[in-house]
Amino acid sequence: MPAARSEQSAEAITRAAVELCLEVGYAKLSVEGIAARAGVGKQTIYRWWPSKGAVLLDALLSKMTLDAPFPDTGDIVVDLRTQMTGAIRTLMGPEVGPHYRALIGDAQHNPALAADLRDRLIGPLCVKAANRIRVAQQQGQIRAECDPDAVVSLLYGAFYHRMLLLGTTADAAFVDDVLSMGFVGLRP
Amino acid sequence: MPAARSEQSAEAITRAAVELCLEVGYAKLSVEGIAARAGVGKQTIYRWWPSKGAVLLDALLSKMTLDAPFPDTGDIVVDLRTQMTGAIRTLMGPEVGPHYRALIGDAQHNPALAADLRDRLIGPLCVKAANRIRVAQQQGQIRAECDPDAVVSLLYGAFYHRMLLLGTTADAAFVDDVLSMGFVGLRP
Amino acid sequence: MPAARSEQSAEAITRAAVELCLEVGYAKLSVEGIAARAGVGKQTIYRWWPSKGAVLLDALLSKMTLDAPFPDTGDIVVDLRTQMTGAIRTLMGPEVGPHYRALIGDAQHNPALAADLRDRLIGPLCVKAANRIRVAQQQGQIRAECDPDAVVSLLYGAFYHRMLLLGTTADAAFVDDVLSMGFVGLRP
Amino acid sequence: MPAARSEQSAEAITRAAVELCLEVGYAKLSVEGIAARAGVGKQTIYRWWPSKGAVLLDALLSKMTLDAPFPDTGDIVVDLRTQMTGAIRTLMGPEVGPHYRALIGDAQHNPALAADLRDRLIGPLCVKAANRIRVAQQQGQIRAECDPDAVVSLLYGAFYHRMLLLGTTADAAFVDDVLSMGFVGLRP
DNA sequence: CAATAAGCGAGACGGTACGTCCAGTCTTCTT
DNA sequence: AAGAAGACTGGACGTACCGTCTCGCTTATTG
Repeated sequence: MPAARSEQSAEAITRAAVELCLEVGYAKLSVEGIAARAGVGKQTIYRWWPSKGAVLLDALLSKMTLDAPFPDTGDIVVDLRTQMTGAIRTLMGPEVGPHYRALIGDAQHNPALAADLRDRLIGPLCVKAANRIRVAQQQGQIRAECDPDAVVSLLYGAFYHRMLLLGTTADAAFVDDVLSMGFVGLRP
Repeated sequence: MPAARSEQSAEAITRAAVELCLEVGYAKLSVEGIAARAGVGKQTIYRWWPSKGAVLLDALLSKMTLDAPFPDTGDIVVDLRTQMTGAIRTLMGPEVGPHYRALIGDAQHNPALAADLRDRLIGPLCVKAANRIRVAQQQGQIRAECDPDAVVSLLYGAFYHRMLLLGTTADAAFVDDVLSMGFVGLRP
Repeated sequence: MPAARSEQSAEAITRAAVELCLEVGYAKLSVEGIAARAGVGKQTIYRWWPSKGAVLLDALLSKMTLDAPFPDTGDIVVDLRTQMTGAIRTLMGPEVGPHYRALIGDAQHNPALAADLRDRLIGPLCVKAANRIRVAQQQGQIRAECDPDAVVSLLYGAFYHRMLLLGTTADAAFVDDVLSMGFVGLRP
Repeated sequence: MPAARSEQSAEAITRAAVELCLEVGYAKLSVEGIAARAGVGKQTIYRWWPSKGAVLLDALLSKMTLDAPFPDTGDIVVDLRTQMTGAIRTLMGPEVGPHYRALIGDAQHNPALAADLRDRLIGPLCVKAANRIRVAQQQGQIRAECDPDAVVSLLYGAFYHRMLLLGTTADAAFVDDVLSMGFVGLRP
């Protein structure tokens, strides 16, 4: 049987990717650069990851706790506020924010990365949120006619609009704004 | 006295960019390729545009009518439905959709392109929408406490969430869903 | 004590080397490729041979009968004709010719292989020929002033000139030409 | 019309190739290394030469005077001695000798280089020698039955046998030996 | 007759170089 | 002056092999 994968190299690679991305930016990040910084052969990267984006995604995922359950206190608005505030702090914070933005950007013209990103990060987040919303509907806290997935797109889309289209960030106040508009409705 | 900019070349360049982008995808699009396809020297491209993204943005803008005023029949919901349906057909349609997605993607790690995109496409669209919302507020059709910009992010964000995060499209029914959720509110 | 060298693997390796060299050419021959073709670990090759050339040389040597004595009928010209014709058929034939040429080529910039090649193939051949020539000198069939090694270079060099410099082969007629020119001399 | 070839770069490239080859040896010579040493992009090498061997061949040819006519004093032996001594000094000397050997070696498994080498260096040399020999035959200095090309292979082959097979050099005394053996003949 | 030491297949590893593509600049000649 | 053509330096791509290094398995003595 063959030699096993070197966890030491894998760690050095993801660490180097994160550091370099912060230093030179995602656009100038290169597999060559990651390998050099990590003290690793390029082949070792290509053996396990298909692209620089995949390396960065792995690095990000290992920094997060994705298996955290969606909060459920019985009050959907409170729970959404809790979760959204946390998600913003993590996904748009200085640690993973820039990398996350860059990955979403790259995914727009890299189908493989897009699939990876959806399967391992965005999809699970959306599913957990949609499920929590379904529960809230059964409890009569959200109108039954609303498609849970559409609710997710409505509430979370506002933040991505800020991040990806306007290039700005969002704070706790914006979370409140979104929840207020979304639950109360825009009508007077 | 200088020779003026050749409109003929400019046209050939933007046309080539759009065609090539559809054929090989934005990631494999290159200034070199555009020049070759357009029968043009590379320098002629670099003289007038800073990057492939800028060329594509120009090409897109010339295909749209951005100076169209936001509809105003006096009923904000009707007007939003009209505008959103049209915007979706244009911005997510097969003609400009893929290019628009790619540009938003590239902008995430290309500040110059991001600025260009915001100044010439996204900004104007948002401003017009926000202004229409302000008018609706004065007419008592939208709660006064709502920040017009936040309203824009809420309503339009839902579509970008679908396009950029989930990689799916949106149809007229989704427009209705979003407007219903947004105006009526999620609460029963 | 340990397991002994696997003759089965050794055979598979030399066989694979010869086959691959014929198929892809010496330049594209690689230790990696030989190992794969032979169904053998790379280490097993590196354990017993220093380079692809050494493997091929071994393969060649095992195909030849080097211990055959130089013919000695008493007539040096007849014996040279016999030996040269045989040598040409072997060393320039389709079986070992291409490999032999490639090895001589590689040896020009690979001192270790050059030494190996000389010690195990070229040297012995030259020595046997020189010895036979010395005998002929004692029998008065060749001028005593001639250095036997120089005679070898003169007579055999003609063939290598054809093979290595001109890239052509030599036939029995050429053997006669060389012997005629060499023994009779060029002068009318 | 396009920019012309940069003679400055070409010079830097051939110079770097020669220097590097002497320093690290032909086997470790690389296009990458030549480019780096010459301060040139790799593409500039690949644009004009197909391989490292071709670069080196060009460098060698530019150092020689190939258009020098074969000497003709009327005495073929004297002329051959003159030419051979000169050829040895050049082709086996410390300046071009190692490179020439390496090129002949590489040519054994690189057909394109072999053709180049023959067309531009070996062929012309052989033709000039064969022509001089033809003249000598007409003057009755060489037997008419001898094929001039075979004479060339006989006389010059001796040197290549020394250089390529035995890895030794040849001196003026060896030239005399070869001419003596060749013209007088080996027979007592 | 178990321990043990080497050979073995497999293949991951840090590296070097390959030959290609493209970026962005510079030069030359044409319009 | 602007344009087409394309050569230039330079950086990165993704691939192929190099020669070394574990792995876990098989085999063959030898204490």
